[in-house]
Amino acid sequence: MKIDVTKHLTMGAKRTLKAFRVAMFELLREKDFDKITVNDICQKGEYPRATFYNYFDDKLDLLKYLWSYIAKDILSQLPDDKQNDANLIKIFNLLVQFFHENTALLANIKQSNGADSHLWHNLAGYLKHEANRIVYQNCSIDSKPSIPAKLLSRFYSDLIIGMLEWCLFEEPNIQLKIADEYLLKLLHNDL
Amino acid sequence: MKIDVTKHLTMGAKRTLKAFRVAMFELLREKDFDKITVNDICQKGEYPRATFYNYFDDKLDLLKYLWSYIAKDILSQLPDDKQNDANLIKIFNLLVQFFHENTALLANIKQSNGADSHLWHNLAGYLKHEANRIVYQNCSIDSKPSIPAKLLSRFYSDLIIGMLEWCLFEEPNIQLKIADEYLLKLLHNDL
DNA sequence: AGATATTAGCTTATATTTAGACAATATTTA
DNA sequence: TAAATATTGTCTAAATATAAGCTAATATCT
Repeated sequence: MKIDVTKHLTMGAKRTLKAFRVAMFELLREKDFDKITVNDICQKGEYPRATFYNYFDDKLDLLKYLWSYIAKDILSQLPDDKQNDANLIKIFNLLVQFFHENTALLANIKQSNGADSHLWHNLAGYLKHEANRIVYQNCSIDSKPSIPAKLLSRFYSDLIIGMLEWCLFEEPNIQLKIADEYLLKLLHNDL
Repeated sequence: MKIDVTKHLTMGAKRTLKAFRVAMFELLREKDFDKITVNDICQKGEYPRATFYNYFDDKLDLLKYLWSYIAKDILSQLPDDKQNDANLIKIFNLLVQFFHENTALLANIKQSNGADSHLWHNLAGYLKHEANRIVYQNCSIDSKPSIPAKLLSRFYSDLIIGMLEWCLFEEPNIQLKIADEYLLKLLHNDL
């Protein structure tokens, strides 16, 4: 990334980022990441190439930005009240819902999974990072001294993303209710 | 208008015009034209006020641009083959269809009609102009020497817009098939 | 294999957009 | 009605976008 998206951005910069984000998101429904060219992105986003390179090093750079944005965006729907099991389930369900709503994207990601599975692992990394951040924020409130909070939140987010991966790739037709039950059992070591 | 939209426009200019056009179009579904502020437009379009004034004198200026764009856009769906009655009907039907698909806009226009009816007359003017342009283009091909082509095309476009106005304001529940029949009768002086 | 076309990055001078402040009106509220 | 608030339209220097065009790498075709 050629700019720092955490700093204050002008309206124009936000607009431009959004346009490229949306363009990439739409293109990922339509074709393989490898088949997407910078020209495709610019055409879809209605920006010239020069502008693309003002913001991103290359299309992979944009992809990473998109993943991190999506991760934040999905989980921003969480109420930021105190931590409990219900919230972990909520995080899991938000993630499941996202892929349920974006089946074309998921299909594309799955397909690319054959080669080196870089699309999924890339995205999953950002999802896990964001989930971890949110779990940790809430975790630290009701800090249980028996386990370091960082370790605990990492355990939780790993569990959530693992569960997500299993649902999406191994049991795509599983009922969400059942999945929630499994997740709760794993959380409570109730096997 | 501060710029000439008939000249070549940069990608950015096209993007900006589109954003303001869409913003105004959406706002006209939501509230009265008189209640729409430049700030509303800028917020919806995600552009700063300064940019708005780079393009338009004021919101009425934008409205006129929107009407002319819509008029062109609706009628651009016409096949540009030779003129006949079917094409006149087609023009009429495209216009009816547009308002059928944009009932909120129409309701808003109708409501403003109480005061000084400036919204409808403004829009109708642009629709008539564009219809006339298209009819004339095709008219001149099978030129009938008994009547000047310009007069004839003006007669046709006046008839179409008059018919449209009657359908929208006087008989909003009329069947399109019936309206088409009326139009044909008027065309053929078959009364 | 060799010809042709597309793409990736990058550069630069020019054009456009931007935030924020401003005074002048208009509108709302008390 | 008077004061508070919102809106308009303009202005600037700084930030950004832009077209055009370049080379090298890669893909596609014959």
